[in-house]
Amino acid sequence: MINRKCIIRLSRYKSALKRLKALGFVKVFSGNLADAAGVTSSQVRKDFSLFGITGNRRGGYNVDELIERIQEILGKNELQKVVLIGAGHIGNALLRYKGFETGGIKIMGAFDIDPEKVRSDGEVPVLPLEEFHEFVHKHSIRVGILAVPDVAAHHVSEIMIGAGITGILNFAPIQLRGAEGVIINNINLEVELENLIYFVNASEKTGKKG
Amino acid sequence: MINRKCIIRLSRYKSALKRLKALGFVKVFSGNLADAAGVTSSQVRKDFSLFGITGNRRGGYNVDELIERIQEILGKNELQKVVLIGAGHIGNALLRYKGFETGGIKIMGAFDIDPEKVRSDGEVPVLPLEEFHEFVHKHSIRVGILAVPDVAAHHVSEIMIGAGITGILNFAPIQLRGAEGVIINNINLEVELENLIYFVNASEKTGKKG
DNA sequence: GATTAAATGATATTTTTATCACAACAAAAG
DNA sequence: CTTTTGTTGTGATAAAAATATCATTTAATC
Repeated sequence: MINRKCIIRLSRYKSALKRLKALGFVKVFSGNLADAAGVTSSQVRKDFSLFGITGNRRGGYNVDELIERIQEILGKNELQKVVLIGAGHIGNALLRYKGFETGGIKIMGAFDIDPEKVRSDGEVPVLPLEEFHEFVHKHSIRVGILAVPDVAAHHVSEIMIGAGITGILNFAPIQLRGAEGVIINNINLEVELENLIYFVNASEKTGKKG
Repeated sequence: MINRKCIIRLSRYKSALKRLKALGFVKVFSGNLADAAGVTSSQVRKDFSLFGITGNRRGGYNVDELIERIQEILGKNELQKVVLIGAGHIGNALLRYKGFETGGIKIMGAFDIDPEKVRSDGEVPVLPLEEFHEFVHKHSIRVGILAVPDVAAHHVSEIMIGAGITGILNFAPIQLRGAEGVIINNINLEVELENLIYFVNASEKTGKKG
């Protein structure tokens, strides 16, 4: 019942709530959240009921409580430690991305096979790949970001899984197959752009939004 | 009937086909493609039927023809020109990302509001934001990548739409609302990681894959 | 050339996901 | 204290998506 799309909506509700809070909202109704997140109010309430989130009949939901509750569900009330393999362009961009830290996610260390990329002077150390296994165990890390070239991706994913990683966010443009008990979330930039281009071309032909 | 998920699968079939071609395959069956793309054979044939792609009964599909046909559908037989706003860390990583060019997508120019980021010595020029409108018109560009900080995202999206962009790939961590006739594809890195973390935590508790 | 085997393509079925509709309830008003 | 108003929470309903089924057709074999 609780699936990926549902959790993604939960994340969106959270963002929307933070914006509403910044605007001074103290309580919200399902309709407000629905508008802010681009769904229906029924959807919001249904999602909440799945997670046992309850509000006050006629009184809506308390913004602070709701944010707290969603963060709790998303596991964001404690710092989520992750690790990164591949300190190339995308890897480096992710290392410097500020959005993670404000969201309670901390990249503890980065790893690369290229000795030239290794450095410990930055905010996050870039270490040689040999130290990966030990590092992951020492910090009890379960989630890793994979940002290596496609040819290395499969091999590196096996290293990650071998070290005890059970969730991989994969930026390499190949579809990694999830081993038993390992969750893989593939982000394929080319596919995303291709997709967009298709619908833009399609709407140019038909003159309407696809 | 033809929706986002369907086009994404089409992209995946294309990647799979290219791999199969590299392995020497001349023809494939729906089952082969299904395995390679991680779906069922029925799904493959269903998708194909939506686009009028036909094969040979008992003979499967010719790999070259199939790739050609899919590329045609995805509009990839001609170079797809795109533009980028925001030459920060993520923007720069995208500029240097090789996967686009091999896939028939070319970032024609990048734009930034910060004069220090402007440079025309690279492979792709980074230009001041003032030149955006003219550039987009000159090159008849319809698709843009948005990689600016969240506070600027909405404003920049309006600049893009004002210049005639009808498809935006948004990396800013806010949910941009699609104006009439404008298609927006949001990639929210934090949401993706959050999602992964949720399912990893959930599977640790229950001991099974979420 | 007839027969057999195997994959397609169309249709039917199942499963999943989202929406609707309304009873239950709490706050506000009278 | 009673009535009205308006929102939640959820079971029922509808829509959409994925999967299974199977007749049809075609390549390969004999």
